[in-house]
Amino acid sequence: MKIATFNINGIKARGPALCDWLDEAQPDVALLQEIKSVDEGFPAEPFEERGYNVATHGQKGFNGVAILSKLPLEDVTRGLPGDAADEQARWIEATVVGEKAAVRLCGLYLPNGNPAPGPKFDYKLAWMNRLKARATALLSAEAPALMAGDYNVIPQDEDAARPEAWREDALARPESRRAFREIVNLGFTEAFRACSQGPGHYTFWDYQAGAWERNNGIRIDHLLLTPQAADLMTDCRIDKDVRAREKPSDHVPVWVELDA
DNA sequence: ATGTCGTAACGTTTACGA
Repeated sequence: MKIATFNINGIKARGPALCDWLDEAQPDVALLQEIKSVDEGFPAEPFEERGYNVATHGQKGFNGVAILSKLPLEDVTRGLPGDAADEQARWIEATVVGEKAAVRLCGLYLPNGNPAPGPKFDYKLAWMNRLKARATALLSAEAPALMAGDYNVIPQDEDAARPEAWREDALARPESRRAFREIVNLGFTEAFRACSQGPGHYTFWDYQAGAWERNNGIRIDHLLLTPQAADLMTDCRIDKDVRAREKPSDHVPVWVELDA
């Protein structure tokens, strides 16, 4: 079962690029972030034509997450628990049943948090605290599950081409890294780092200042696996080439293969 | 030229968020 995360930066603008990647990569599941669309405005037809079931959790103009799955989506829930007043669409869950195992999928778009310090940074850290609570509950189920998406966290200096440029940024500040580490250390496997080590692996290149051409990237899209999911993992990779195509997102897909 | 996008809105341009 191939499961990918992809921040597409606007579903209305990314239709052709997303379809091209789906046709080529053939993921069973794609967890999408930044659809920037309400549910009613999500153009599901091209994906349904390709055999995907579609579940969305959108809002007007910003944020928004979705799941595309060739397997039926069961027990879909929307919104990260812990704050009924939070109206930002950043979390969606569903279960898919493979031939060998069922997998609980959590798609997330973690707040950017800039400028830091400030209320947006406070919101980011509060959201990560809620994420930690949900992560703890997921682990207690002792079953295959993953939390994947745009974490907006650069875990370590080796995950940025120019770490000194991010030192004061909400994506790399010690508070953000600490909160991310606390969640991982509950018992998750960070899928990409379980398969590849060392610097030079990125999932985002800014549109500005020739970041792609200079390979000035950062690694902020992650898949966290419960132990039961990690036991099923056979591969994890970044589809870097997607960034060089026509009208690309500023992020590229990251995927895991599970023997599920 | 202060290096780019995507989206929304009383739009032929500006604001915002990233």
